Amino acid sequence: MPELPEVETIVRDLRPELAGRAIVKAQLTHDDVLRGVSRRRLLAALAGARILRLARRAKHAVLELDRGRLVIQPGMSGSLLVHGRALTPEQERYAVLRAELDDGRILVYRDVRRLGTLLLLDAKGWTDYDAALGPEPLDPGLTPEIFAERMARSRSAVKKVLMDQRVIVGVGNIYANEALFAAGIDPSRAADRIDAAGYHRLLAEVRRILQAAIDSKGTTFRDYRTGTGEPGGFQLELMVYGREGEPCRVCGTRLAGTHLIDARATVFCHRCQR
DNA sequence: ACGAGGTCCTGCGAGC
DNA sequence: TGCTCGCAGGACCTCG
Repeated sequence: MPELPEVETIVRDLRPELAGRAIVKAQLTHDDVLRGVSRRRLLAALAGARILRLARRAKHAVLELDRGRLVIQPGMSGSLLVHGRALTPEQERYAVLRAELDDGRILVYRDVRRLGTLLLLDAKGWTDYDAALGPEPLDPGLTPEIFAERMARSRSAVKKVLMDQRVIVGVGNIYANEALFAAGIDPSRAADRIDAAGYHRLLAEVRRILQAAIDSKGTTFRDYRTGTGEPGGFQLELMVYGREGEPCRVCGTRLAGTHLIDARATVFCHRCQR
């Protein structure tokens, strides 16, 4: 579910709640979310750990501890919440990781589908992990020239490349659809056949849309909730995602839909996107 | 290097 | 009403 704006929202909501706290003990209900770490090692590392800060990198929430980093990839249905009171049975059911804090509250990683993953990385592991990810779209240091150069290395459909976290991070299916519409680019166009002006527009639209989505606290279709448990609001501003068959908000043309690109739902306007 | 297709997992809405 | 089917915001893998 969560793309960059959703994870950014969660991190902003929870950062003040977690900074300086310590984890008293932790519980894990399913091992299948773990990557490269055993249940035993994860729980041992969390118990007694001090939380230095909560950060975001790409679509991941990074809990920086005094003994390494817990990287949380929420996948399609993961979310992070701090509970001040006992969990309801429904919350209990989907709480994959539970970390009891030293102020009595409980940090919960909730994941209904459990396609999300948890990694525990030391300094070297984090450096390597971070280096394999592309640049942050909202980083002012990412120029349109660098963006265009990275994108145009591939002959794949531009939408697929835009969602490739090695090329640029944070953009998933919803915001890829929206940004390509706003930039007037056909999502099936080969990435190496888009000119400098096209990539200039695309980067500008990616940034504008991600920022607007952050301002609205993310896009909620079903599972996603902010760090305070509220739905986001950006679904009200979507121009194409989820609107297949409906009229284009710009020109009125019936919006087209396909699953041919990367087997993901793609919605676009034949007239506005070339 | 690329596209196609499958995998992980559960819930929900559509359609019969 | 109750069932099956297809689909869902992500990331990773193999195969040809």
